[in-house]
Amino acid sequence: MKKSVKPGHSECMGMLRPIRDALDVLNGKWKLPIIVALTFGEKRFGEISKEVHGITDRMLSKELRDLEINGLVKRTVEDAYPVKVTYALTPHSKSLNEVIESLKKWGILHRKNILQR
Amino acid sequence: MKKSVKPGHSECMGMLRPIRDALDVLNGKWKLPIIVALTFGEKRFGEISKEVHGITDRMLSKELRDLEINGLVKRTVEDAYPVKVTYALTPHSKSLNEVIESLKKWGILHRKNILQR
DNA sequence: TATAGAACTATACTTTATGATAGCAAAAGA
DNA sequence: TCTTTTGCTATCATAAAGTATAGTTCTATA
Repeated sequence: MKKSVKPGHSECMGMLRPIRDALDVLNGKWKLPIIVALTFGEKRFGEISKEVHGITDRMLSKELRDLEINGLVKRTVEDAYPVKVTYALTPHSKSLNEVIESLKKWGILHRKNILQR
Repeated sequence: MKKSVKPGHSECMGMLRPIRDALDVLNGKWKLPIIVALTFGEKRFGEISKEVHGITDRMLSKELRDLEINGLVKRTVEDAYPVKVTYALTPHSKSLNEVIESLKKWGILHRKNILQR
């Protein structure tokens, strides 16, 4: 009769809190895709809109605002003919690289895994 | 006048699809936390409930079902007094380690980053 | 027989998230 | 002046996520 090892709160807490913190900011259908789109360089509203297929103006606008508030995106207005607004990643959002890479890898793996059934 | 490098669809597609695939399965407030709770070994319904603070029975039940359907959790019924049901990670969900680790790291970083303002 | 613990399920909501559609401001240029 | 382009915002509608609370089933045991 072996006693299995099942750590309680204390042990998980160290993981759970940061993960929730991260999810609070990144959760949703669009935030990560938007960040990915900006990975290859700053882009304008319309460009992101085309890149992130399926997103509506309303959502894009809202998500960009959220991301800006959280310091993940920097918004710059250039006062030219048709107003030019560009969005770029911040150093902080660049630190998401590892998250994005691992998520991408896993996404590929998961698709394979599902097709095999 | 330099021409900035702004790849279009083609270049992002390789990243965006897998990331969406991953998000489709992992999105939401509870899935990752539940998986984390199971990282330290199989657990029973009630144990997960205590570990993942704040989740209701209904949500936990639903999320576990979703995770099972997606092959991320294995449910085992032991026919004992008070029925004993245990949930455990599958090899597939274990491949999420890297995602979880990087998310955790980033969560910590993000919290620091915010407090500094 | 009554009770208790484990794991859910049922019902009824409330709150967010996401969508669809239309409209607005500013300013160059026809 | 009218049109066009860009980057939004407003409004309304629906779907999905999440919450609260109570009830059900099964069976060992008091």
